[in-house]
Amino acid sequence: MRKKTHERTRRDHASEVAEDYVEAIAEAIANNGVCRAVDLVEQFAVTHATVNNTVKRLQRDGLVVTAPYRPIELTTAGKRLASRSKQRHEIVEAFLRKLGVSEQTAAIDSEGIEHHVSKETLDAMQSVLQNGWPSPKKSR
Amino acid sequence: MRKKTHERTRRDHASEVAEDYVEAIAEAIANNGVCRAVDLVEQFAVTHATVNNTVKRLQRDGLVVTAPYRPIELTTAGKRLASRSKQRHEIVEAFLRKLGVSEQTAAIDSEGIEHHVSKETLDAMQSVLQNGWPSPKKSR
DNA sequence: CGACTAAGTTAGCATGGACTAACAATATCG
DNA sequence: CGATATTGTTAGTCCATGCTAACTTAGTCG
Repeated sequence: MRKKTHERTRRDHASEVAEDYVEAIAEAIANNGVCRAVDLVEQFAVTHATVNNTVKRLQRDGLVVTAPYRPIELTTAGKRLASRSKQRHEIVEAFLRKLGVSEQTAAIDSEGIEHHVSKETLDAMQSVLQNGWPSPKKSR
Repeated sequence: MRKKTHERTRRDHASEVAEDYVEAIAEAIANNGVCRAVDLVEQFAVTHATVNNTVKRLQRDGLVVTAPYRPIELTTAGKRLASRSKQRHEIVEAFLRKLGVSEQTAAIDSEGIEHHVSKETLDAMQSVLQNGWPSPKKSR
């Protein structure tokens, strides 16, 4: 928490939600062929109204398209964002598992963490997954 | 991002900000003896007005006390929260460094991550710091 | 077909967190 | 002391995210 690092706060938080949504939409489409608002209602445990609001924002921002009473689809940008998010999520989760964290905790924590890891950190995690822990094995 | 994990979203975000603030307040007090609103303005790169708002909320929530034109002080609860946050922050940051992440990135990422690591994950990180990486050293 | 249910929409509201602009108090210095 | 600079406060605005309540549309089934 050094100086000036918080210009992001607001915009960041918004895009976190966007990422969570597109990720969930992509997942629903993968699982069910389509994504209905109802799927998101379940996923995020919010009301229909809230999903509607959020989806509208996503549409405004060019991540999804949907018409009244039609399923929700991802734009190219939305798909890109979703797959990036998913990948990040998976790396973080697998890393936590490798760290020895329980499956359940890894699932929960990775959700929170995925939005805050930089490319550099992500690469470091991925390298661990591929090549094992970094050099100096302190113990013994 | 499995089901029902997002009841938290809203309340969480608020308490993240609270944690950042009490941490910064504790730091300012440690460094300068007192914490003035101005210190927080700098730290978070927001306006006076925003700091005022936030500090009021913190006061409402029993984390700080302050009177008009007086410095900001932490309540017992505020101090507790600050030290817990600081500790968490330090563990995450040190862990990232040990992972091989640059100082700069570790500083930035740990800010974001610290609010999302569970006790279990934190313990795992701390264990790495103390005892080295977990057992199966894959490589070679 | 018509009734019912499920799904989606709209309107209106609250709260957090941000802003600008204008004002007020305090501190400092000539 | 008084002008100025620093610090703090207040008022009013905006947007994201949530809500409830009331409504409409679509889909299903007897």
